Amino acid sequence: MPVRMTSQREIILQELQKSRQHLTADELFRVVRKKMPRISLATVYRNLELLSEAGVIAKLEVSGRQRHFDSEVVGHDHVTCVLCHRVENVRLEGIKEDCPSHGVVDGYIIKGRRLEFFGLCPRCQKKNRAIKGDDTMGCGCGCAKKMLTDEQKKVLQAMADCDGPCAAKDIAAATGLDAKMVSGKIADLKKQGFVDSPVRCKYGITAEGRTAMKG
Amino acid sequence: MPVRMTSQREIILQELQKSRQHLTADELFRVVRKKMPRISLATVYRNLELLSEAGVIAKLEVSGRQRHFDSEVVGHDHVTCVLCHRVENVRLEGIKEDCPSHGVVDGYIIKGRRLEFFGLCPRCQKKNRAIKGDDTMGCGCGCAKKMLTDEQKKVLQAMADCDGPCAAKDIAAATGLDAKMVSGKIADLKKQGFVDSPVRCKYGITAEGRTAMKG
DNA sequence: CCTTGATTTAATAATAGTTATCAATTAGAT
DNA sequence: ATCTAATTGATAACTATTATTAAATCAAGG
Repeated sequence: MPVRMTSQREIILQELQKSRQHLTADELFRVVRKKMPRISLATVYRNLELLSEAGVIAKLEVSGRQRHFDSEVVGHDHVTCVLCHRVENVRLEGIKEDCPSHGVVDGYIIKGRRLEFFGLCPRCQKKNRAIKGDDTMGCGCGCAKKMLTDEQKKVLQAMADCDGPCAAKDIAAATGLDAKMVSGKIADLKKQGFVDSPVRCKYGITAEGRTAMKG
Repeated sequence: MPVRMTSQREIILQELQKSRQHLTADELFRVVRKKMPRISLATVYRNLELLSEAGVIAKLEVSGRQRHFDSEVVGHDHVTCVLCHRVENVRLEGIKEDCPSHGVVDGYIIKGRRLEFFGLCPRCQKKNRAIKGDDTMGCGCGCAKKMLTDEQKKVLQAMADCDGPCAAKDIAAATGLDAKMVSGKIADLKKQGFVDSPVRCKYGITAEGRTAMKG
């Protein structure tokens, strides 16, 4: 049962190695499709599975819905961006020695350990300075929702209540908040995708905004 | 929009708290159904989501296909059994201080960190002394497949080749292995679920055995 | 060069886990 | 007790992944 090096397999491996990120099957599919438009998603999955079983690439077991793959096989830890879910390697000298990766813990025979960091990647730091609250570990993970302030919630609520796009001053009147502050909040909310502006100077709540409001 | 305390919600929370484990929605569903047979799986999912958003319970983002929930909300690390996938808390004094949970790493602003251990739980240690190899971290995770020895593979192959249940001596003849050794291997494989015995003293390969053989 | 037999592929169906939908029910305020 | 929005059970839909299958591709012999 020889393993053939098909052009599909080659491109998949190539693109994964080229990308310094830890792509999901779907992300890789989109990249590969540019060079080979007729390739099937199933082929990407199949080959990622095959390559990881062969030890050529690593199937990461990081948290989250989708599986990520890594062209670097040797064990290392990861940092995940809580906003964009990008996964990257992290190499912390000193940590490895401090954190035991073998031995017995609570009756378990430890075969290995993995250290996952959660934070904001440089790109998201720039994009989103508005993030408030640091309960990001509240649920035992780093993927807490973007918290809305009470004012932001009020603004969104007012938008949800009035049907159709409404002006900032209407919101100010409805919420009883200062008009200038409302404008600022709207700008922030727009940046986060919770508010859009279908008409110039008129604003409305987005579907994303509605779901954010529930939390 | 008040939150009501329904009997379903109460039982779900109660059972999760009662169990010292980190149950999946499905596991919890099975437990709860004993007390409330008409409850829907969707209700369990809905309430786990709601309770975790309210911060009453924690939605664990440990690796794997299914999501686990924890009645203990404060951040802590976990150990996962590589065989039965049981997830338990782990409290290692000293570790927390050694592993930074805030600060800046590789440009990321770290909001939190989680340490995942992989190993064998006490129960699986007893059940499965036959585990060979310690490449459990080979794929960057701890969930490597149970490795089969060459002899075990031969036995499985022979079973796969002959249709219908076959006796140990047939396997011995087909593989050229010692009959006594074959009996031992079959017992091991049966314990691992790769072989079953539809008829007394006759054995066959299971679906699980077939997939294990491919690896 | 052409057949043979195996691997691999694209397309698609199937599956597992989870989430959304919706009519009927129910908790909790009035 | 009445009313109303929250919640439920049942089930459809959805997402990520895996399995199936007929056709395409390849390696090696004749």
